[in-house]
Amino acid sequence: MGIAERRLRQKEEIRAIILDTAWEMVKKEGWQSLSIRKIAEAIEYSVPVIYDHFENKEAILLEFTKQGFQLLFKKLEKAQEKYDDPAAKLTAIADTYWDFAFKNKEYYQLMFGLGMACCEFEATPETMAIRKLTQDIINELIGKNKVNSTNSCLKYHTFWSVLHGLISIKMMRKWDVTDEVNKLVVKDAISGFIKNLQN
Amino acid sequence: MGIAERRLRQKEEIRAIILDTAWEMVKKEGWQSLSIRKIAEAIEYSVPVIYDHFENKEAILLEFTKQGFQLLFKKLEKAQEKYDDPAAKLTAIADTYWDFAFKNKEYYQLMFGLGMACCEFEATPETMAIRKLTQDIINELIGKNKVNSTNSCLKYHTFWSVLHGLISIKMMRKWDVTDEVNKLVVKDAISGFIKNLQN
DNA sequence: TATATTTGCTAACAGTGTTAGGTAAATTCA
DNA sequence: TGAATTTACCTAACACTGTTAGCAAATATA
Repeated sequence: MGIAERRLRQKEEIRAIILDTAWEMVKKEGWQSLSIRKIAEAIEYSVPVIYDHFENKEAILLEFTKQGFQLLFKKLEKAQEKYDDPAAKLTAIADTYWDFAFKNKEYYQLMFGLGMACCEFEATPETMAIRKLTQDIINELIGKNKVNSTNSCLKYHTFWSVLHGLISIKMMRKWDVTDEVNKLVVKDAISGFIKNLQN
Repeated sequence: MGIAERRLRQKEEIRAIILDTAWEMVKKEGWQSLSIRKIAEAIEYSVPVIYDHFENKEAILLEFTKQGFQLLFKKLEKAQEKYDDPAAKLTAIADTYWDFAFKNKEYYQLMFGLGMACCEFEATPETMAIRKLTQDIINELIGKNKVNSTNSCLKYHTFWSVLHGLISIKMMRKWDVTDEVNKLVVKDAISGFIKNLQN
């Protein structure tokens, strides 16, 4: 009997509509302002209907996280296929990853838990003090003959990003390696960075 | 007349109590569950009193952000002072930065907007697919004679962290450089990483 | 002492996620 | 077909958020 099938299909349909609608709202107004009630109103159903399809709000977000990683994987796979040389492959992956992040900010922010309440941080006296301290040291390492503002700024950003990247990934996940390995990763990354500055 | 002064002092005091109490709550239960009402209850004042000291909740968070950056700066400055060699200085800064992040998770998360709603992400099929794709390429670059699981895992994490660090810093700030410079930073960082793999 | 100011409260508004309980329609079974 | 059962859906509530208007009491000033 096709009745059960039709019901399943209809249920699937509403689920898809919920996701589509939610996604549109996120693109328009960001994750912070996505609410179950607004979704319900947009799809012209009452609130509890949404709970027939998702256990809670987090389940909806999780669905998008999964979508995000799937999309990213597809793009990375395709990008890398075009090359034979592993160095070229890796560069292509990096490029594609970067593009994905900025062309799909909504996905990326969700996937990596970016964008808490308060902080779209600006240049305050506090952050500038840290920047100056670090940048002066990096300039010394680059060497007086090769220092220029572009280069210096670039290397500072790289240094900081390596550190912050390592930390934020470590901080946001459970399934992780030991503290010793983590420390090794930093040491390795930073020593590599310093070597690269000097050549 | 000292009355006005005493009043100012008392006002300052309540402000400090609000911050202290809020900080304790955050250490116990994280940022997500910090609320104005809970603070009010804890300090045994009514809710609107808090608004006499802070414009809104975000202002409280901003205060902590500032504190965080000040503390971080102090630690970095001290750490770097112990060395003369700039390479040693920079290493000390990286080490100290790392320690700060994990000994003061609450600060760090707030300072860099980490920890949105849903994601303490785990190893899903989607993320593992990406990991395998990337790690295989990195292994090739390391060279068959030098590959081992520690090394491979380490380099994978470094690669990903560099990328994610660059992206997440770029994504969370307004006062930023042009897209071209950003792309330069990635290219530079990744080519440095690759060079480092091969030597 | 009378007036003005500050202080702190209650109570509300508007929003959030989530769920209990009831009704009416659709489907199944006798 | 008619009764029983399941399903779909909604209203209304609960327990929370941040924020603010308006009022009463304590304090300081004239």
